[in-house]
Amino acid sequence: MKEITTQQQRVLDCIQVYLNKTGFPPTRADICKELGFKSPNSAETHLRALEKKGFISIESGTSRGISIIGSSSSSAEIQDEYPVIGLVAAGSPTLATENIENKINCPNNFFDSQFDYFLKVKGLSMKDAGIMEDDLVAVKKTSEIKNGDIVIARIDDEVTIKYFKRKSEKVIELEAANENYKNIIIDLEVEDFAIEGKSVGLLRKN
Amino acid sequence: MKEITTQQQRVLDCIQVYLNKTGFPPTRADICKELGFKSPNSAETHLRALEKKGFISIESGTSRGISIIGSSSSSAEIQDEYPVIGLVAAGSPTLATENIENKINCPNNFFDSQFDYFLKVKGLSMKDAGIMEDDLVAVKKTSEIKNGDIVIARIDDEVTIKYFKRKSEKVIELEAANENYKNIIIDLEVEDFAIEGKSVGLLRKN
DNA sequence: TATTATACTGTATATATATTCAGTATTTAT
DNA sequence: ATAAATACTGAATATATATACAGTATAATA
Repeated sequence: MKEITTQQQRVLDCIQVYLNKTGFPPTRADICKELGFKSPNSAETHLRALEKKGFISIESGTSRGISIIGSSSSSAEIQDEYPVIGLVAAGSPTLATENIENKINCPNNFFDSQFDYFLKVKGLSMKDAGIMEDDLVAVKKTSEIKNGDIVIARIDDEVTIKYFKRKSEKVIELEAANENYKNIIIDLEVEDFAIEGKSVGLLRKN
Repeated sequence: MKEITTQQQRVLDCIQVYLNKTGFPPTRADICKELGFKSPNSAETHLRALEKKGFISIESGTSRGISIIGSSSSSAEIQDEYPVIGLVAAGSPTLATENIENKINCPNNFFDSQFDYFLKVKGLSMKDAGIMEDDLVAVKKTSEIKNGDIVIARIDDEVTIKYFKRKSEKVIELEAANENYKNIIIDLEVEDFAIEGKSVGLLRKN
């Protein structure tokens, strides 16, 4: 990244301020108005210089097609909005609006693996795994499960969070992490069973 | 904020995705292209509906003059870098470079209260409180402590995480959440004791 | 039952906007 | 000493874009 001149810095700042204020980039005319230039070409040449030096990128033929390079939105770390879904006694934890309790912003690389939503835990069946009531489990929608993974599973209409253990080709055991809870044995030939996803992390607000 | 329809949600998502990708909002035509509409008026009417319902604002007569209301850029949500400090057997968890294991980016309003650093937990003394080995406890540096708070306390050179319980004017009990650990009784007149901070949240990566 | 909201296609157009060309002047490298 | 970069004004223009108008159709509401 080459050196930036005072005027070019003013133009760059102007773009950032305009973006913060309006939510979209300025036109050449907007920059002129803001900085007191009398010709749109003044802004144009500064923009081209900033582009050449790698501070911004300009989408050709596109109105307001300016984006600041290395700005938070364009950097590798992306801030995303994740829904918080209540673990309802019956019914799948779908991403439908009616199941979304609220939303949480966090970086999409926050946990070691990508994830799809937060599940708000009810009950203490995974207490010994350090998962308490109202904890938010980061759930990745996947069916790639290993023994010992903490899975979100659905049996008929009941959704539950348990340790996964494959007993045989057709039998799975869902293991609670609490001596007061019974393990669940599932015969895949008999029961309506599905893996909704697995836990890749946990968040607790207290 | 009124109800949003499925199609309006798709348009809203489309705007957000376009913004993330390009750094500036889409035109009516861009939205059509993205969602398969054949008339710019399809996008227009959805935009007007979204505006009426308060999801976006539209700057009249302005190209790409769309901004999402309550979006991260316009809101006060700031992304910050927080150090992860190892809970060392001896010595205070200071913010000195040598104690910082790594850093984590997260919004500064991520937990219900502001916090200063993440403490990486060693041992299982707070197991029954759902705090496991290697969990990251969000610590707020404060001495405003209520009974029942989870505190990071220092006794002589030993740092520990426990429940706080004031027994009398000069006596404090630090309570473990694990039957295998003994509680600690502290006589403030005798012992070198300090509160480093309290837990305001927890983060687990697995 | 009439009305409003939703959900589109299709055409047209005023204008918002990028961008080029023609100049002038100063400063900085080669 | 000459070229290149910076820093502008001023005018012209092709086109990108918002937006209105004319329809069609379905579902929800009063």
